[in-house]
Amino acid sequence: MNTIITRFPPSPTGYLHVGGARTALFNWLYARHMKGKFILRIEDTDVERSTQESVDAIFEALEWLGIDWDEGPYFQTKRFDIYKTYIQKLLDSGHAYYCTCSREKIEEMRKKAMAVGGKPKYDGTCRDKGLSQSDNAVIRFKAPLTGATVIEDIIKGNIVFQNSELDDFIIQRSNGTPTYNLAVVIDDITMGINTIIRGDDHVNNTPKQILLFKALGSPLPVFGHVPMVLGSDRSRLSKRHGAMSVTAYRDMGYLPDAFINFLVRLGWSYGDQEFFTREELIEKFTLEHIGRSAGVFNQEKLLALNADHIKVTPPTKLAEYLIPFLKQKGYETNDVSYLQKVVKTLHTRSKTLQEMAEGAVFYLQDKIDYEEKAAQKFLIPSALGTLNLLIDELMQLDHFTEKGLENIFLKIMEITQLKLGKIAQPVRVALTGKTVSPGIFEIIEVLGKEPTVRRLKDAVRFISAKS
RNA sequence: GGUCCCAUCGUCUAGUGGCCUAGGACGUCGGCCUCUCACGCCGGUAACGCGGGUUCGAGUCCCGCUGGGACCA
Repeated sequence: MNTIITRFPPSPTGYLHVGGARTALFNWLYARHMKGKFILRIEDTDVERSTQESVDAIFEALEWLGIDWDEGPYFQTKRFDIYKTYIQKLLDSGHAYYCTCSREKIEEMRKKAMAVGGKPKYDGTCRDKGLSQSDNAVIRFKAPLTGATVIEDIIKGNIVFQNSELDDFIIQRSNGTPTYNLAVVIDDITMGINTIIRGDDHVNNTPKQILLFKALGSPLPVFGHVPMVLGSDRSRLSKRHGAMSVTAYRDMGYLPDAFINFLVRLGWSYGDQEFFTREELIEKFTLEHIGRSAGVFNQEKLLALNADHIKVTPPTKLAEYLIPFLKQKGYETNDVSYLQKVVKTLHTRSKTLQEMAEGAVFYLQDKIDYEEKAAQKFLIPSALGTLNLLIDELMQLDHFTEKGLENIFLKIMEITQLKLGKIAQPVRVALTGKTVSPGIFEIIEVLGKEPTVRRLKDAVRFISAKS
């Protein structure tokens, strides 16, 4: 078996969206699985719409996803010379010809054909004229008139196109630039691409490309057209379906591994397995289990998967991931060893890093902001007794262990004749400002003696001041 | 309009002629656990679009219809 060479060829006309990310991922995974090569190519021939910002955005997204490439990035705009030489070859071998039909004439041709219910295709006026280069001439590919072109698609099976449906498509515009299909084929040939996995919005282009490969005497790559990713209304994904940019998911606090896990399962399966680490994906991903029907991007499942990945990610790693999210909330810290402890109390109750950061805020505050309702309900005079008792007990305790803390609470329960639930809530509010938080013992242990006592005293003062 | 693709629970999917009284996951509903919230655990809900064939037997193969999608205009 030859080395598998795949590619991802985005157009830099916007951010990397979910669908694009998935095709990139499929190509990358397959290359990695087969110990092959993955090439990045920027299809920027549409100068009008291509921007440097988009190029950067694509790099940024791929980097976040952990999709790296072995070759490239190649830029099509820097390869015009190559396209020219191949176009010349096509001209020389009689597979292409100059055409001087005016735009108006073509338009008229189309209308006429449509009127009769026919296909709006070029009628071949210049096909056999043997025209040579001239100012406004385009170059057309001389497509076969009869027969059929078949895509041997590894995902969809054989797809047959009657050549009579195809026309002599343009391969070079009158301004000398190559057209999409031409550039793609030349790139794929010169880059040695032998496996093309792309969205099935490209199937209709494929017969033209196959014809080009054949005309140039190049072996055909393996084609695999993956179904589209659809929005919740089953239509093509677009802005109105919410966040489509890959980096938006990064900013919302998704883990890259969770995101790729989700993406890959949208269209690919491995029996009943839902959860995959990156390594497992590389080990298990093949083209065999890619489905044929389009799938809906389901945010909720992504969220659940993210939660699962958070649960198994080592605390040190999560701590590092968390830093930028905390910073964004105004809490600068690089204390990974502290954050690690914080994270351990939060990782089963956070579905995203964003959520985790929100939950971590109270650990980093010097002065707790009490949520109004929480304070109203729990920071009341009747809580003073337990709060003071707890302060006294904690002051006497040197080592904060879960066991030691538990004993203290048991003791207070006995003295006050209150259930733990009654005691825990005021303490929780005193310590976190909220009614919802990790377990009381965990919090105290992470916070440590001095901060805990200080917060309890603050609460006592707060209650006293109020009443 | 033409060409092409697709069709299993609400969603992602398993299923490659008998193992399917259709499995898993997310969601949802109920319960257990419990210092709050989660986590975890247990249980319920819910699908083979329709119609014809082929076959002893079809979710699985063939045809038609319907529905969805893509591309070209």
